[in-house]
Amino acid sequence: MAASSSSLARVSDQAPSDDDVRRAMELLFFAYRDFIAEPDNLLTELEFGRAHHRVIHFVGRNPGITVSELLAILKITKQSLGRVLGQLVEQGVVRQDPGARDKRHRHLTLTEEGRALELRVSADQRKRITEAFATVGPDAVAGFERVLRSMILDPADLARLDRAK
Amino acid sequence: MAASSSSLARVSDQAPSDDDVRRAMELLFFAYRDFIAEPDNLLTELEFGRAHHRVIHFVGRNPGITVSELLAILKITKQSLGRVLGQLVEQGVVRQDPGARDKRHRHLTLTEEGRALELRVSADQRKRITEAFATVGPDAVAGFERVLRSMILDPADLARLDRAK
DNA sequence: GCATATATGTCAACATCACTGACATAATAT
DNA sequence: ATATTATGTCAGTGATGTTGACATATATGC
Repeated sequence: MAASSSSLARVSDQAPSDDDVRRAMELLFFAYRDFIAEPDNLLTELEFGRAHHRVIHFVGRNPGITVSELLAILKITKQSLGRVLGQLVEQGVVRQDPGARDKRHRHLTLTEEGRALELRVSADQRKRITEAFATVGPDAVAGFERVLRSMILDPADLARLDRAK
Repeated sequence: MAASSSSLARVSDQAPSDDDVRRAMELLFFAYRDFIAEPDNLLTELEFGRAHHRVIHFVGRNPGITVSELLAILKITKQSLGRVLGQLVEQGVVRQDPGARDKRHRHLTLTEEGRALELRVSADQRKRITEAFATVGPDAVAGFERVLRSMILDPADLARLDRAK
């Protein structure tokens, strides 16, 4: 049975108990905490923080993304983004290019150095996900994805996930 | 088919592509960001923050927990915990009682007011999880749990999840 | 009983990352 | 010509975390 180590999944249409729900909350807390711990440590050594990590990830995933698009993804203020983005540009990790059509836009891409840093920073997370997926098998992975997708509020975020598919 | 909206799950033993792995990372980021957004907003109005939320949750889930046990769960310094815990005690949300066996221990419990606050703060998250679970069905929930469990590093955290089961 | 270890608290200084508010500039749109 | 958009910037603030040092009460081992 697929749910051998699980008690969150109730049979058929039975609703999860209050305890199940709260355990799911803790599950997310522990998993997410551990998921970001390694990159956090690595980046601290490099004088960067978690905010830099997120920018590096999303610029890497969306080469040529504009500042306002990045703000929509991160859902932080431009002042907060401006600080980390400025540091990343200064350190030669991210490059800014004015748009051809609309010169107000700043299109962001990772430099060669930035791509190398991204690989280094994401190595642990990629390894952990790959191993976790291999351990649990494709059916569990499909369930993981369906639950998380149904927890995402903004349809635009789901579209962003699908775009790169 | 269960995996209709999914492409993270590969058939049989095929390894996930680099793109799959990075999409899983984003999935976690978006889902977690949205998951904590509502309690964050609510608590901001009440002059509390995310750290208070976590303390309220884990004290609520583990009545009589000691400070050092709570530190082990949260993996923060006692100075950081001390500040929020002091505020919560001062506001009458958390109660501290010296241990009977070992009087050095401070056993933490939610006051009546604290339990009411916990219910209020967790309402949105419990609703969202309950709905997500209902939407995707028990098999997907089992997969969700298996993946997250396999991403948790500390066996003690897994034991904590199982204890309340 | 004395020495040591444990559980907790506290003071001080600091970094990161978020926020609000206000204003500036350049470019595009109407 | 004016308004809107995309971006940047300055100034101040708050929450959350850190390190380091020290204090206190209690428990434990010899």
